[in-house]
Amino acid sequence: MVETGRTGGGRASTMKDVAEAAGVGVGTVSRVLSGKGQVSTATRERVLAAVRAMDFRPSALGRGLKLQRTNNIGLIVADIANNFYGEFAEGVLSAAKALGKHVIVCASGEDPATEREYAEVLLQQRVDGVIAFPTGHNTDVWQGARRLGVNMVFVDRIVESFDVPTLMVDNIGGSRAATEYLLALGHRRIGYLGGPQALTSGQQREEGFRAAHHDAGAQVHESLVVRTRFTRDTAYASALRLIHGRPAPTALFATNNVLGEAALAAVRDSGMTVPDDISLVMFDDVPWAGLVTPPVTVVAQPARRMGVEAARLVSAPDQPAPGRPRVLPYEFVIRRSCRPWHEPDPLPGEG
Amino acid sequence: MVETGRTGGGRASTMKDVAEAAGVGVGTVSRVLSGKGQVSTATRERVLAAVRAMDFRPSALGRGLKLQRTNNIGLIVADIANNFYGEFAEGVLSAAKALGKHVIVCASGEDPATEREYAEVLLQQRVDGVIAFPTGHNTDVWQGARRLGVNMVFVDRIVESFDVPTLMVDNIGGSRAATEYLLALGHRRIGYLGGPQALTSGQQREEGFRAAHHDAGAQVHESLVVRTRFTRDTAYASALRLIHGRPAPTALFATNNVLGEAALAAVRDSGMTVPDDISLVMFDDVPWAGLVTPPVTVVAQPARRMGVEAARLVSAPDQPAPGRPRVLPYEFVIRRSCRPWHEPDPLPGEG
DNA sequence: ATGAAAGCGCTAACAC
DNA sequence: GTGTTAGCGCTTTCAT
Repeated sequence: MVETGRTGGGRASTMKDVAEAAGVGVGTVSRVLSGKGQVSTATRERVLAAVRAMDFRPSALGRGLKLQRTNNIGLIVADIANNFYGEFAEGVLSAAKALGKHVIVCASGEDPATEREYAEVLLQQRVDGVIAFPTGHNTDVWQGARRLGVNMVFVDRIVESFDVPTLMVDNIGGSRAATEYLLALGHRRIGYLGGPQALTSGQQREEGFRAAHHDAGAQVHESLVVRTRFTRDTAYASALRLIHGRPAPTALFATNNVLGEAALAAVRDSGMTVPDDISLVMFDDVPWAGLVTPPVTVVAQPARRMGVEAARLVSAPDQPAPGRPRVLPYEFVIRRSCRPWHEPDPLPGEG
Repeated sequence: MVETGRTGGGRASTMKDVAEAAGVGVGTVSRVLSGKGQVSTATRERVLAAVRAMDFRPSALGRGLKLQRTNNIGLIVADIANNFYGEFAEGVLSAAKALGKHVIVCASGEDPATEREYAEVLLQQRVDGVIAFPTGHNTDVWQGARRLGVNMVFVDRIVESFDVPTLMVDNIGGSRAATEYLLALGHRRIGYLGGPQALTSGQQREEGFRAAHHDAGAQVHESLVVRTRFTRDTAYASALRLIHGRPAPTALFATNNVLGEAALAAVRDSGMTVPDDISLVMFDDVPWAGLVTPPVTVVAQPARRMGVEAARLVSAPDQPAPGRPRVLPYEFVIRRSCRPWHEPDPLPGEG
């Protein structure tokens, strides 16, 4: 006979139930389960038996309420479907598991209002800590969180007005390496496709781009510096604009994988070829970077490792004083999306 | 007496605090915040003012304990860094937000022991529901969860022994469409690179593959049917084996994006070209599918929509009786990874 | 309209 | 060793 699927809601058994079944007090059950305190072997056996028999699972709610600690942490990323955040989240999840923590994941879409909403939710959930890629707004809520003793770790962006342990890759270095590479190849009209300047990572990547030019005695063409939002459509439109800008860029530097994807698509749709017509370098070593033709040269961020690190940091009993952000190394992966460029004869470009 | 300033120890204000500050009872505060019951405008104002002043955020713990409902749901995917699960999770997150639910995300890595561990955790967290891509094991825990009134939704796999609302794409149809396409192109030695047969989706995709052959009066070459785990290394090895199998396949059907990636890499590393030497079709319309050269023909799953659907299902006050799984439509996206095949020599056909 | 009080399930301090 | 008990923060009667 098949048992009916309809179950309005059986009640979870409680410690009291177990205690009664085992003929002991609730305190004893608690002691057995937590392993703290002394319990005679005989009673322990009886309690354990009852626990198994009743399929007892201690309530994290009761426990959390009493202990004022939940072992839950919040994670706020921009877009969990983006491979970078996916890898990062993977790292967080796996480190959290090892630490006995559980992760409430939220996607802000880079929207401050959404971020605020999630911050409130996480605070109500009384998470022990939160890892966030902050939008830069809502500092009041984050301030409050901090004051309440919620451990926080910011990733990728520095929020000015107050100190929170922050984690990022060497954005300046990575950006500089990519730009120097292009410069060394002879490129002098490099298009910069970047994200919103409000984000620290964006600022730093632009800084590296400019620093490399400066050091090489090269000039940044301001008309080739484009900043855009991370949505596919706007990124694509910006990439198109950049490609057909003046002076015509001979290389493109996209500062993340969404932008890189847009750049690649825009180049192709314009009937051009990488790297023959235009060279391409981007941030983020996503799976497709090595799969497309030609494979794309990238500044790889240790996404997964960043996640692991963030989870550890946020779980550290004594969060380190913030001060300067913890910087992780990038890796510059040279593939085949760039080629040397020599200015053709003093003929004007296509006119 | 009241100590402030020490970061790391702030105490969240409680309803009692608010009540005292506003000179009312806790019950009144609760009524104001929940909007149920009658409260005079004057008191409401006073309470609200106190709430703002104290930066009060009601504890989800106390609330959950009392209400026996948390508004939290658990999500167990195999690998959050895999774009398919990432898109799915995005859908879950966004639907959950609209429903006022929060999501605890877990990655099982397809490992039954890990799945079990996470199931226990979620049950202890007293989640209202869980969405899972079940491994097929641990039915006892899931049974128990169901009995406790935890809403459940399984995705992609049917777990035999008991009924749970299940969501999947039309695996058989998708697989059949892909195979028929290849068959219509003239291919008669199609390599099948599939996942573990323990998973329903795997079985169904294989079923569609075979059904298409059967209907076309074509023969499945058993030596070209390879099942492998979803890890990069094993997938790659299997793909290599398949490509160099006998009879030599003229086309490859990979049943998910990891397998497809492995297949593509293996083909290239073998010095062959898609589609000239070998045609390729795969499940999952990941970003790179349209970006590589040639762009890959795929059976697209509505990943995000599946996530949305799953979140709605798991939050439905009256979960629908399971019965047959809810099947979502696939989309067959033809790109340029396949070309017609004509046997060079007159081989015995199938009439 | 509002205050008082009883728990929800758990831990820890305190008795014995 | 083990039972008892006082909350943790909240919602919800039940009085008033």
